[in-house]
Parts: sequence; structure tokens; C-alpha cells
Amino acid sequence: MEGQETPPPNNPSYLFNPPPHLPEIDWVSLLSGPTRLHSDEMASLGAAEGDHGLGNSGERKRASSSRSHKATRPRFAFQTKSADDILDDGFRWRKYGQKSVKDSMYPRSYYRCTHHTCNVKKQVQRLSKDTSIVVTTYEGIHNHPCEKMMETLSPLLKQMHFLARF
DNA sequence: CGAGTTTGACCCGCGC
DNA sequence: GCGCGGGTCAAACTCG
Repeated sequence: MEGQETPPPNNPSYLFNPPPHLPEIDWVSLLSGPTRLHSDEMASLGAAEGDHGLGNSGERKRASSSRSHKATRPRFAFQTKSADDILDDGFRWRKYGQKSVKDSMYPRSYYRCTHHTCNVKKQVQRLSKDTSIVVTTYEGIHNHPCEKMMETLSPLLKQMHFLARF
């Protein structure tokens, strides 16, 4: 049931996502149907983000400024057709939660980038309508190079460095 | 033994 | 004000 009408373009110009077994990404729905997942207006640059009182008697020491980041954070969602929920995009993700959503009969998984200085999050959810479709929502931008990519590029960079001497 | 996953509880925003 | 739905935390657990 793979109605693939868009074979992978073999243009060698993609610097991002050169991964080995990348499933087909529905970039069309990405670009045309921007946000029907979360129609959140990313206005309200919450400058006044006082941490919540949270005067709980030492229960959850919720380190403030965690949930309050609903301000201007780039987020984009796209659909992939894959049998596997998690697709290897070159980054390392650590799962930190899973919830069952109301509309979908499948649970939604929450991942966070394992890089120290990188607090990019993503959530993965399988469509109940079409179980072969997985909706991935990225939130934030990586402030570090993709290690998979660096691994691939490393010898190339070395060679360039070598050639640059001439 | 460390990194990552599982899972239940907690917290919060929003609609009624 | 209350209940629901969704997002996150953290302890326990698993796997390499």
C-alpha cells in the first residue's frame, strides 16, 4: 500500500537529511498544510515570564522556565510514511514521555535531543486513520551539528583541508 | 555501569 | 470552580 508517486529526487544538493533509509516525507503537506495540529499563534512574546509560584511543600521541584517557553519557538510538523515510529534523522533522541491522545488510538511519544546544549523536542504520533503515516513535530532548532553528518563529512573535511594548502 | 526507555503521577491551560 | 486533555518529570527498569 505504498502509493508512492514521488520517487526520491536524486539531486545531490541536499545537505540535510542524507540518511540511509529515509522514508518518504510528505513535504507537500508540510508546506501547504502548515498547522492543523496546533493552531497556536506564536505571538505574545512572553517577556514577563515570572516563574510560577509552585509553593508546593517540597514535592515537585519543577525547575521553572520549563513549561513557560511557549513563546517564539520554531516548530514544524511533517508526515512520513514509515513502518517505524522513530526515523533516523541523524540526531540522538531520548524519549521522555508517552501519552495517549484522544483523537488517535495510538499513543504520542515525546523525544528530546540528547545534546547538552540543545533543547530541541519532537513528538511522534501515528495517524489512526492511516497507520502507515507517522506525524513528526519538531520544536526548536538544533544548535549543534548533526553528529551523523559530521561523521560522514569528517574525512571529506580533512581532504578539503589538505587540498586547501595548495 | 551508563545511557536510554517505560510508566505512573503531577502540573497546567482551557473549555464548560 | 471543576474536569479533561495534553505535556513533563523522575524513579524504576532494561539493554548493551
